[in-house]
Amino acid sequence: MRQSQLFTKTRREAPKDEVSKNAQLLIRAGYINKEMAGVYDFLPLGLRTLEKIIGIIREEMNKIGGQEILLSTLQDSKPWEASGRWSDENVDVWFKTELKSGGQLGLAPTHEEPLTNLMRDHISSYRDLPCYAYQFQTKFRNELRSKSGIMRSREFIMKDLYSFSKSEEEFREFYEAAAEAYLKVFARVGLGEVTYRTFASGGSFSKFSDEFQTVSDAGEDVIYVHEHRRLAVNKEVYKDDVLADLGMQKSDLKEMKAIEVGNIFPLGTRFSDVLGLTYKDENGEQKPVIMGSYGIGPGRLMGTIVETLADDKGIVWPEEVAPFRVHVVEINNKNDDVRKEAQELYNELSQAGVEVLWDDRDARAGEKFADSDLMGIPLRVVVSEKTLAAGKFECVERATGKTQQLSTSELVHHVTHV
RNA sequence: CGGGGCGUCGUAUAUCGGUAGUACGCUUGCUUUGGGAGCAAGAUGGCCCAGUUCGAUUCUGGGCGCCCCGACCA
Repeated sequence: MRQSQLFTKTRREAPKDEVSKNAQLLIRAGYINKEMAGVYDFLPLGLRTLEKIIGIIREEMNKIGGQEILLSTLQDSKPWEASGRWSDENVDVWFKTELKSGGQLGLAPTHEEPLTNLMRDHISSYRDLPCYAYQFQTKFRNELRSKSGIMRSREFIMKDLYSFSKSEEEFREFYEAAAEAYLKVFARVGLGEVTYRTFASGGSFSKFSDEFQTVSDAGEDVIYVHEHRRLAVNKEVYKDDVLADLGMQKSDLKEMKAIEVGNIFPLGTRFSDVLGLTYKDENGEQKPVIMGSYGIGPGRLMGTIVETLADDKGIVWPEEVAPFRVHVVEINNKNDDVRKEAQELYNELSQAGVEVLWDDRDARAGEKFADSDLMGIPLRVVVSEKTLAAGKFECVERATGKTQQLSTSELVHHVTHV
């Protein structure tokens, strides 16, 4: 698309009320808008990136048998009362409201209860299992203190998957498949090198769970990394007996700050028991369904990518999550030849299926380059009097600064065959 | 929830108990065109409510909002 049509503008300075790198850069580059504390809007560039991240997660969830659904945000209190999670003493992040006709409602902070409840209508036999359902859905959590930009907000999109299995073995098999899928997601969004499957507490659900932690100074968690095994242990379970169980020595572990980008939990029969989700096995015996839950916050993941990969000039997107693949930057567009050449290049790339942002604004080179660096599109292609004279475009990789002179056909080949 | 800080054009900042300035952005014109240009002319601001005062953006109280540290984080 033409950058002159993009309604967002870049800013030279970050708003003073944002301290976190992710929010500062995403706001400056026009990806997000802050609505209020802990509540952010996604603007055209930000939505494109968010959708890319969601697309990657969706592909990986589908590969392991996930079926996509969309549950409601508004929640009836009953299933939550059954699980004991309606009361504010047990769950302190509820946003609650009421119907005009009377009766309390809640804005869902998670979806174990409604989905377990719903599954009672669909699961009754061993033939109905296993079953895996997931969604990308907006959660509301009334955090006492939201912080760190889009990393911990009060309204956010979460991918939550729930597994329903016949037995502990069947559950474990899927649990491991989900863990593998998670690692693929983090690798695809460019965080593979710095993200570790991390042994952690299970909170109120179970004894243990697995987190996926991305090493970053902006992180809220402290983990102990076993680099050789590509595993880590959360500080909350960093104890002698746990380490012995995992076969780890303290001397092999390195303490690091990290961002929790995903978390998977064995739920056992915690919810199926209280909500009565059972099935009949081959012998006609009634048994509770074994469950698990699996979460990733695409917005938090987006923030983590910015925190982890940005440099002093701005955002650096990995190809799979960038809002556009190529940033065509024309310089001195009062020159008709430059304008024409840029238009032709834009058409060629677009026809080849390449997503292009074309900076067709009447602005000077310095401003355009600075904006381009800030926005972080992977490949910048400069069109100017210089490149016209040379007969080739100047192509600069955002991440590395590597520069190549390419003709139109070489460029099309370069971005469509990598 | 405990503690600390802050609220001035769109953004970032300065000043002051006596008509609020600068930079960037914006509007108009001319020049300029490979790393956030120059000249000229313009528009735009004191979070809200009270109190003190001849006079409050400034002082006091309350409200609302925002940030940071801690606690919490299914």
